[in-house]
Amino acid sequence: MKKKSIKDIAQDLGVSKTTVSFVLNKKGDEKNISKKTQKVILDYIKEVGYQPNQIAKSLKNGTTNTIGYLVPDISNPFYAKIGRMIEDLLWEKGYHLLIGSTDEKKEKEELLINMFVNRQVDGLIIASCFIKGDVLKSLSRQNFPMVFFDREDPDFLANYILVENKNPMKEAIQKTIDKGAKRIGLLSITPDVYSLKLRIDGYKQALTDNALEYDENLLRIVDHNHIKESAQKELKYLIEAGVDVVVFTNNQITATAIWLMNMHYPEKVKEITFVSFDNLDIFDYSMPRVISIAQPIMSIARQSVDILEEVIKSKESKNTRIELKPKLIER
Amino acid sequence: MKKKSIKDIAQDLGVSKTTVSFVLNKKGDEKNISKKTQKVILDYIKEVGYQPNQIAKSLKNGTTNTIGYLVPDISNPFYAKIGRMIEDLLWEKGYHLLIGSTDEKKEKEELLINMFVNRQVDGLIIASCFIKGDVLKSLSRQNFPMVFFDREDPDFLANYILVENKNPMKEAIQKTIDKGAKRIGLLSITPDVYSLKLRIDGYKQALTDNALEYDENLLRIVDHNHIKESAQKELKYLIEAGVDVVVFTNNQITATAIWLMNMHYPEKVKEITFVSFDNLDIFDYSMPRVISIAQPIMSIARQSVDILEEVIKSKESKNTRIELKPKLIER
DNA sequence: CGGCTTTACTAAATCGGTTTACTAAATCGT
DNA sequence: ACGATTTAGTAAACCGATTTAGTAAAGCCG
Repeated sequence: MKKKSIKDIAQDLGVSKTTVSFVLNKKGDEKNISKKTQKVILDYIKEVGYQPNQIAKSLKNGTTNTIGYLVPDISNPFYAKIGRMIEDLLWEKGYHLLIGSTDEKKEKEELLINMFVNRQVDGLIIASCFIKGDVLKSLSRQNFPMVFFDREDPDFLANYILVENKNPMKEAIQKTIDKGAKRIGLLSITPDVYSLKLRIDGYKQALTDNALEYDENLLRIVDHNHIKESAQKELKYLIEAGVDVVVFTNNQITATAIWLMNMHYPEKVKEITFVSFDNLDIFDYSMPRVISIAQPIMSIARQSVDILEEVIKSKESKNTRIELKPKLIER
Repeated sequence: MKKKSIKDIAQDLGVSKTTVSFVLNKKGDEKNISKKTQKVILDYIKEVGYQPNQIAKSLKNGTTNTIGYLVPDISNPFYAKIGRMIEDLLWEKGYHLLIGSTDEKKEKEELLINMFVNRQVDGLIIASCFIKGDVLKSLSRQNFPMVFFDREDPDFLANYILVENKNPMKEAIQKTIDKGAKRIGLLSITPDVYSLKLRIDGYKQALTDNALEYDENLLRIVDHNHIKESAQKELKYLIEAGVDVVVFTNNQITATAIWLMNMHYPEKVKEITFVSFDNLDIFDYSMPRVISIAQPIMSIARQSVDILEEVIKSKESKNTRIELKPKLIER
C-alpha cells in the first residue's frame, strides 16, 4: 500500500484534483465546494492517512519553511544552545532547521551555503567565519534573507545580532586588576574573526588603561585544528612566564584550558584566575576561578529569529545591527 | 537579475531543456551531445552562475539527500556530539541533516516525525522517547529507513544501535563497593525509557550481588520538566539519608547534580562519589569524583550512518541490533 | 543510390502539489 | 419566463528538474 497523492484521492472519489486541493487547504467554503463533498473528502483523507508531499508544495510555492543554521561547530555548547532556542522559536512558526558545521573553513562554509540555498531554504542564520566571500556577497545582492550573529565584518552591510565585545572584555579584566593582577596573558583561537579581534582589543585596552606593560609574548594564538595540543603548549608558556591571570576569547578555549590546568598543573589552579568571554555552567564551580562574560543566548536566538522573519515577510532588504549587552559573572 | 532555470538556459542558448539537463548531469557523451554544444552550455552555466533547484530535483527523483535527526534535546552534549559526527559522516556522502528536539514529549516527537517524512527525508536517525507509537509503527510497516539509537523498545523490531546498559552500570557501582561504599543512592529522570530501566536494573543488581540492602527510598526520580528544582530536592534527600555514593542514569542529571553539590554542599564533595552513565569532559576534574561509563560516541554515529545508508540503498527491511560496549572511566 | 546505423538533438510526460480561468447547472429577481 | 447571479465543480498551466521515446540529418555499406 504505497502513499496516496492528491491525484489518487481525486480518482478514488471521482472528483478533481482541484477540489481535493481546495478542501485540504480549507478553501472549501470560499471556493464553493459543497459541505457534503468536503466531508466525503475529509473523511477519506483521514481513512487513508493522506499526508501531503511538502516537496511538491515547496516547488510550487517557492518556499520550504526551512531555515539553514550555519555555525563553526554545532556541538559547541554556545552554538548548540542557541540552535536549540532557534529551533524552538521557529517550530512555533512552522519552520524547521537544516544545520551545518563549517569548522571555521571558508570552503566548507561556502559549499554549505550554496547547498542550503539550492535546497531553497527560506533564510539563513549564520555565524560566518568568512563574511566577505563572494557567495555571501552575491546572496546579499540578491536580497536573500540572512541574519548574521556572533561574528561581524564591519565592511559588509547586513543584519547583525551581536554582543558588545571590547568593553565587556576590558571591564572583566579590570576586575582582576583591581584585585591585584599584574601579569595577564591571553589565549585565543586564530582571530581572523573581527569579534575576536575586538575582544583582544579589550584586553589590550585594559592593560594600557592601567599602565601595565603590554607584552605581546603573552598574547598566544592557538591553532584551531589541533586545539588541545596547541593550547597545552601555549598555556605552558604562559604559566612559565608567571602570569596570574589568563584571558580567553571564547568558551571552547576556556574549557580546554580548565581541563589542561587540572590535568597538568593542579597545584596552580588556586593561584591563577581565568577570564572567559562566553560562559559555561561549569564555571560556577570549576577551578581556576573563572570570571566570565555571559552572552545573552536567549536574546540572540530571539532577535535572530525575529529579524529573519521580518526580512522574509517584508521581501525588502534591511540592515539592522543589534548589539546586545553581555553579563559579567564575577564569582 | 533573478535566478535562471534550466528552461531559461535552454532558451538563451537556443537548445532544448533536455540537452541542458544531460550536459549538467555529465551524460553529454553518453547521450551524444556534441563536444561543441557541451562546451557552449558549460561555459554559459559558469557565466551566469546557474545553480540547480534541489527541490525540483527531489520531487522528480523522490529523494532529498536529507536525513532527519531526532533527539530529546539537541543541546545536550551527548546528542550534540553524536549529531555533529553524523553530520560529518553524512556530509561526505552528500546528505544533510534536518534536526528536531522532542523534549521527551510523545506528541512533539510524532509531529516532528510526520513533518520530516512529509518533507521526504530519506531516512531517520532517532533517539525516540516513545517507540511503540502508531507513527513509528506505521513507518516501520512501510519499510521507511530508520535507525534507532540510545533507546530501545524490546517489543519493537527495528535497527538499533545501542550500548550495553545493565552490566556496565553494575560494574561501575561494583568499583565503589570494592572501595567500601555502603549506602548507594540513585537519581534518574523519569525512566519510561527502556534503556534507563536497564541502567537501574544494573544498580539493583550491584546491590543484591553484594548483599547490600536495596532501599527503594534511595532510588529517586527527577521530574524532567523541572530538572534543577526537582534534582535539588531529591539530592538533598539522598544526602540527608547519608549516602556515600550517588548513581546517575545520564549525563544531564549528573551535570546538574555536580553543580548542585558545589553550590549547596561544597563541604561534602570530597566525601561522596558519583557514578554516571555517560561521560563528560568535566568529569576529569570536577568534584565529587565521578566514575563514568563513557558511551562510544564515534561508533554510535558511524554505525548509525552505516546501517541507515545500507537500508536506504538496499530498499529492503532489516532489523539489525548492534550493542556496543561502553568504557568505564574510573578516575 | 537505397537502406541501415549513428549522431545530435528534442517534445512531451512525469513528480505532486497550487491556482487561474472556465463551464454547466441551479437559483434568483422581476 | 428570461437573463443574471450563484453554486459546485473541473481542465489545464505551472513550479524546475529528469527521462523516455522519438526524429531529422549525416555517414556508411555494398
